[in-house]
Amino acid sequence: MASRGVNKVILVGNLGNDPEIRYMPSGGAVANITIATSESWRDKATGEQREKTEWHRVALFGKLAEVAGEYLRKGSQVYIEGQLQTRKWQDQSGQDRYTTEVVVQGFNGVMQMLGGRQGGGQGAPMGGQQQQQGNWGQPQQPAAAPKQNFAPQQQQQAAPQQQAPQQPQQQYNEPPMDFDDDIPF
Amino acid sequence: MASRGVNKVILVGNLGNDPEIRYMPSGGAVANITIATSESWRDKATGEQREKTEWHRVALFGKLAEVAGEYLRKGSQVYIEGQLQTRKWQDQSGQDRYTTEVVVQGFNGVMQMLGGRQGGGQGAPMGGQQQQQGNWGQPQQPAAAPKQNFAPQQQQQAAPQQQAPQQPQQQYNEPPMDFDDDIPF
Amino acid sequence: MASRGVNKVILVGNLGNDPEIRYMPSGGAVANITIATSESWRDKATGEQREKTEWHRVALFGKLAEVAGEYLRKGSQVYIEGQLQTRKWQDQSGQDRYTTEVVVQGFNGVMQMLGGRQGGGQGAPMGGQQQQQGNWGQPQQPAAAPKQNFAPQQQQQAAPQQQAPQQPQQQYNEPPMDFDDDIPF
Amino acid sequence: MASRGVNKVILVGNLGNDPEIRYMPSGGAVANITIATSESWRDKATGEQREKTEWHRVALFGKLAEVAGEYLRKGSQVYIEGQLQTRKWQDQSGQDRYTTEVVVQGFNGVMQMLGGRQGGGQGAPMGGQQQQQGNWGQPQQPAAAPKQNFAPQQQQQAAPQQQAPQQPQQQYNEPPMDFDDDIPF
DNA sequence: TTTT
DNA sequence: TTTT
Repeated sequence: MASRGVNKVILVGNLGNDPEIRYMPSGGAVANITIATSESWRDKATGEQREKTEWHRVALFGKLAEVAGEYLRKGSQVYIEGQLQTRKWQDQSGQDRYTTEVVVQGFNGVMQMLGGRQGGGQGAPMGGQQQQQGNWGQPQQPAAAPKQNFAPQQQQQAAPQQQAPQQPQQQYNEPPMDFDDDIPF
Repeated sequence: MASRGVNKVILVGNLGNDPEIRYMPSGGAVANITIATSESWRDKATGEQREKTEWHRVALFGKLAEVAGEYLRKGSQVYIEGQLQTRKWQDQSGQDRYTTEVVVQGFNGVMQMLGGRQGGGQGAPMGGQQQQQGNWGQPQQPAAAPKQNFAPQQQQQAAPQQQAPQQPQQQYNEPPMDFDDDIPF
Repeated sequence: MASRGVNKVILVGNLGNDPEIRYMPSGGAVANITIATSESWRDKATGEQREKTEWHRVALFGKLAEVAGEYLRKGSQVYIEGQLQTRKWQDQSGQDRYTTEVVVQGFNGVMQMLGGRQGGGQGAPMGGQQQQQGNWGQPQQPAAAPKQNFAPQQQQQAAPQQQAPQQPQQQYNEPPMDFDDDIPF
Repeated sequence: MASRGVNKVILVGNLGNDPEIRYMPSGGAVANITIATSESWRDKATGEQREKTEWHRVALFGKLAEVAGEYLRKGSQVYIEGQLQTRKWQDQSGQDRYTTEVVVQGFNGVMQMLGGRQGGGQGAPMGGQQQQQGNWGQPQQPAAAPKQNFAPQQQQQAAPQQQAPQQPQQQYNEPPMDFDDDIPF
């Protein structure tokens, strides 16, 4: 609750994919999203326009995770305020690996959908579309397998994630998920 | 120069070690520091006070790197404003690895020393002490081997880091360095 | 150029009106916009939903002012990063008054249009519409009287605003503009 | 509780005076402080070094106000995170006036003392000194007239400030206070 | 004055 | 993978 120092990340960018929603044993939701930010500049040497995209791994917890799961979609533009967190995990060979994420949680976390009518009131169901005005989806049913448990696979240390809510960060142990492509983490 | 989105990190914390300064082939300085931020809370289950420290890897470039090298020391408190950047490297076994850092560079980067008279005027030499009022050192000579070259080891692709200054991020290739203590990366 | 301390404001909100563009004697552009942010909550006493809107006075300078004048319109959603600045002026009775603004200028200033295709490429002229997809206008001609001079009225102290560009803030002297309604400043 | 938009201010600077603490009818504490941030640059025309100081009016509420009253002193360096708020009041002649402040309150508000051991543990009493290592005072008794009531003067509209805690901003009515020196408001 |  |  108290903190020594400041650990704050602010992002505005677009989702590279639909959010992935999971539920912790406690029932709390976790949403994982990836957000792109980019910079462009003119290369002084070649004179050509160049662009570099940075991909950010973001984890939202609790109510914000649910909102993300319901309203955000691939391409959605979003404002995120969270904190940096590096978590340790073991790869297949048992070697320590570290993954840094932006954790959006509790009172310090902010998630604001940008750029459109706020998913509000217009009633019309989404019908499978992927993108729409303001570029987020309609409220979505938790879909597929709701409340599926968080499944720590090779690491069997259940206790630690049974964390009481007063912890500053509800941690979770899992290897970084599989991504189907060359996302650099 | 132009950017699409916002990628901003703000940290206030203390250095876990003295800065490590290097120089790129271009002569530009790079300072690597690690900054601790922490949170404490009362564990509702056990009733005891708990604390969690997060370590942040920060890379400063150019003038700010020089200032960091001269004035910051282990324990120094600092305000940092930079951006998140994940860079790819290969470990000993040739496997891809990713490291996320806070890059402080150019016009968007800010580094402010906190907690003391600003390295200014009081004249008295430091005499080897590690920490002092305001907890940063006196201006330090680049020491040891100044202007030592940045040494990309297994990767021999010099050209890319010959980047013109107009690039948003001067990149550099190196495995994460060794730390002599329990900083988890 | 150097700074002691941090002075940063971050806003995401919608414009209450079209930007007002002026030009300083130097030819530099200044755009004044007002941005709304709001909070809503359930009143515990009455049980009803309540909302409070905060209006922010923002001044953009230079290139960002030009971009604002061209692309932003009443209702546009925008991300702003600037600094707080309070300037002193005299009201009709000669009494000192102070107005606080968010100044967006130079390398520390950021303005990002949110929520739509970035004014780019689709070619179709705007045809007098006030709002469109993504809610900003097409590039607009400086309209009316371009390059009209900044006209300090009752205060005739031209020299101070002849400021060299290396000043951290190009100041300008003018009474707060007339607003046609109850904007609270 | 919910918010549309982002309204965030981040300051790092030094207090121009000791905090002024008051108590609202509800018993909640309010601390008013002024924080200086400054920028310096070399005047290109004259070649001389110049400096400009910006003064920020900050109001802290609740627990943070109490901490501010106990530990902060004139000269203390502090990190502040709050939101911009402009409040209306009437001057002696009944004219509407507006004052913009940085409000630090609730879950979004942050106040971090910088630059010293955190009031903790070193035991040695302060002995009336005003400033010390790390530049903040020892815990201070609320002094003088604790729990003195907030005194709305010309405005007698008690009810509105009887606000339930779920309101985003506990407002208070008062003219800006007198400062004994050259702080420009 | 915006927006939802 | 996004977006312009």
